Amino acid sequence: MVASNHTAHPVSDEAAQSTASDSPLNLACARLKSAGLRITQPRIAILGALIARGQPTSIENLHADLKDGACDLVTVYRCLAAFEQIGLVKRSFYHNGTALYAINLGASNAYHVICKETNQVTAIDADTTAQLRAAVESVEQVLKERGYTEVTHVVEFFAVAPKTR
Amino acid sequence: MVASNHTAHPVSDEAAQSTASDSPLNLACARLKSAGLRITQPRIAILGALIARGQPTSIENLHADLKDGACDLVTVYRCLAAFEQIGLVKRSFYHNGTALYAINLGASNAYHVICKETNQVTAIDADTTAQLRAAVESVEQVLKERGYTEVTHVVEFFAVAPKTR
DNA sequence: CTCTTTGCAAACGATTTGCAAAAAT
DNA sequence: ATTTTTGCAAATCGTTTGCAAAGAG
Repeated sequence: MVASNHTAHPVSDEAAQSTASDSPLNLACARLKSAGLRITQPRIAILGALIARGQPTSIENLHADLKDGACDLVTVYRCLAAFEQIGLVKRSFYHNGTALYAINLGASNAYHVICKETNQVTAIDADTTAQLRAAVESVEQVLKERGYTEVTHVVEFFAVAPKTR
Repeated sequence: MVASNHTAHPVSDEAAQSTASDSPLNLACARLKSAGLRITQPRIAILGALIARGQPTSIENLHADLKDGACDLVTVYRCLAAFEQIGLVKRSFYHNGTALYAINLGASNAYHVICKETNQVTAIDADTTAQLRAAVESVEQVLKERGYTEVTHVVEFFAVAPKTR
């Protein structure tokens, strides 16, 4: 799907455009800058696609989201690796091991169910995962106390979604 | 390319231990049988290696554990895929996406931390993960109530392990 | 101007597949 | 005897790397 019909920042609009300086894209760019990474055209495009998607997405799909030859597939790989290193994106996986990336701007990091058949990604509501989130953070805390550093986690639910079958 | 972490595990003496009929290996074979899968030499060897390891292990390492040319690497792939399908093994991943498999005989399924640098797999004690386990099961329950089937999950902690030298 | 980032091509490792022989029931 | 499973070789897929050109600060 090559959706070339979307502008810079689509989603998340409730209080009109207001000050664009705290748009997700700008926040993301600020993170790049403070990490000493350069703000380039490909990176802006990739971040835009990541934000527009708003959920874990494969590199292949992200690349397809970019218009025409906005940037090379290899660049998407390299950028996402760099973004992950500074914590700008969070990585997870399809059931088959293919990497998925989701923007990580602090807020609203939902957990997801991924369909084993179609790879469709669906967010699980916060109420359902509140306890889980707390438990995961608690375990991470314990690990840090035990000397582990750069602690991260992957929590993924896989299932066959209701419609199919 | 990394970590051949051997946690000395004597399992070859199944005959000497009380009733051998409920040894892990026999339980595993029973699962194969009731799933309509044939019990073959390669499968017994792979299950033995899986049980001996007792924790998530890569296919490469499992294959290396088998004596000489006990069976082909491709067979290990195929068997583990079959085992996973009947729930005999549980799959997880290294931080780089490489698949890991652990035997799943119902009891004592610990959660693990995997070192981002060395891929060393370490179990996290049950006390620390009790709450997490409960939360995960609760989420799975909700998903089932919502019509998802064959619900499984992957919960993995990644970190740089404390240096021990 | 200097250092980072990109594109392209080619390398790579992990996993999968086709097919005939071997093994299990 | 019938059906599954295996081994081998080759293919495929996602991902990584080398290097020179292009772009950012």
